Amino acid sequence: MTPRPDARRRLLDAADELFAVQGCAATPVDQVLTRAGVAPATLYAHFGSKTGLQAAVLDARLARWDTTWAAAVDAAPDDRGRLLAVFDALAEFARGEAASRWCAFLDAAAGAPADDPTATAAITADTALLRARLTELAGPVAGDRAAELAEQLLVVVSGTLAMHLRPGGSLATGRATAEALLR
Amino acid sequence: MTPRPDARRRLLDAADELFAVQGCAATPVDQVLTRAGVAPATLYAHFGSKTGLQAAVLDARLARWDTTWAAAVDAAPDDRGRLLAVFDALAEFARGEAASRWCAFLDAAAGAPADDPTATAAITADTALLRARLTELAGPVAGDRAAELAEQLLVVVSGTLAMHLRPGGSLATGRATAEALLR
DNA sequence: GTCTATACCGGGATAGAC
DNA sequence: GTCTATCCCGGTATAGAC
Repeated sequence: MTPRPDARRRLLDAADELFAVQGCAATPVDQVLTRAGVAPATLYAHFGSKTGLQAAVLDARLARWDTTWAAAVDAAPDDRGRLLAVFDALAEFARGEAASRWCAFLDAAAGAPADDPTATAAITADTALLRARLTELAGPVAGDRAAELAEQLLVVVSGTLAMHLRPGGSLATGRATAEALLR
Repeated sequence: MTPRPDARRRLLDAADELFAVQGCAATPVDQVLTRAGVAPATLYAHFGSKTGLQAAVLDARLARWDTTWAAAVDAAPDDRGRLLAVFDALAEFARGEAASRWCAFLDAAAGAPADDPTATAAITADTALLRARLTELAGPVAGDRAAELAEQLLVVVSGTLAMHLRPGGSLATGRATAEALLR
C-alpha cells in the first residue's frame, strides 16, 4: 500500500540477512517479503524468481566480502599478517549485524542440486577469489610454493567455516591452524 | 503388492545412498520409496516421518564410519600413519558404491534449522567421535599438545569435506594439509 | 512499479482395505 | 505390515486492478 522507497534494496537487505542466518533453502519467500515490507509481485518483478533473488544477494555479498578482505589485508603490518588477514576479515564479517550461520556460498552449494547453475556460479566465483588472493598473498611468504600453500589455506578457511556447523568450533582455532601451517 | 522382504532395510539403503549423493533436503520421499520399491505407508509405519528416517540413516552411517576408520587406523604402520588414517578412511568411504557429495552429517546440520534436534544430535555425535579419536591418536605424536593438534586436524578434516562443494577440491590436498601440520 | 488476491504444484503424511 | 489412493499444507509464482 505505502509506496516504499527502493523496494529492491529492501528486498536485497532482508534476503541477505535471512539467507545468511537461516540458509536460503530454509527461508520462505514470505518471510523475506514480510521483513522487507514488500508485496510478492514486487519481488518477482525485480528478480524473476527466488533463485534470481538469491543470485543477486550472493553477488552483492561477494562484492562486500572482497572489499572487507582487501581492507583487512591493507591493515596488516607484514607479509605474514597479510596472508592471515583472511581470518581478520572473517571475524569482521561475523561481527556484522546478523551473524551468518556459516557461509552463504557453501550454503548455496550444499542446498542446491549439484548441477544448479546459480549455486555453481556463486561457489565458483567465491572459490576463485579465495584461491587467487591467497595465492597472491602467499607469494612473499612461500615463494614458488605459493600455490601449494594457498591450496592448503583454502582447506583451512573452508574448514573454519564448516566448523560453525559443529559444536565447539571457533574462528580462533581456524586461525591457529593456519598459523601452524606457516611454520 | 509383492511382500518385499525387509522393507526397513531396503528403505535405509535407498535413503542412505540418495541422501549422501543429493543431500537429504533435496531428496523427495517419493524417490526413496521408488528406489526401495516400497509404499509410503510402510515408511511411516517404520520411521514415523522423513526426519525419523534420516535419523536412522545417520545413525547407521556413523556406525559404519566408526568401523571404517578404526580399520584404517589398524592398517597403518606407525603413530603418524594412524593419526593420518582418517584420510585413508575418507578415501575408503568415498570409494563406496555411491560417492557422497560431501558429508551426510554436515549436510544434515546445514540443511536443517539451527535448533533442529535430529540434525543437532547427528552432527554432535559425529563431531564427538572425530574429536575423541583424533585426540587419542594425537597423543603419541604430540604428547601434551594432543588436544590442540586434534582440534586443528578437525578443522582440516572438515575443510577437506567442505572442499567437495568447491571446484578444484581434492582429498589429496586435505591430506597434504594435515601432513604439513605435523611437521 | 506496486498492491491484493489467488492459482498452482510439489511434497509430506494419512485413511482404510487386505 | 504392506498396499492403493488421497488429502492437505506450505510455498512459489501469476492475474489483474491501481
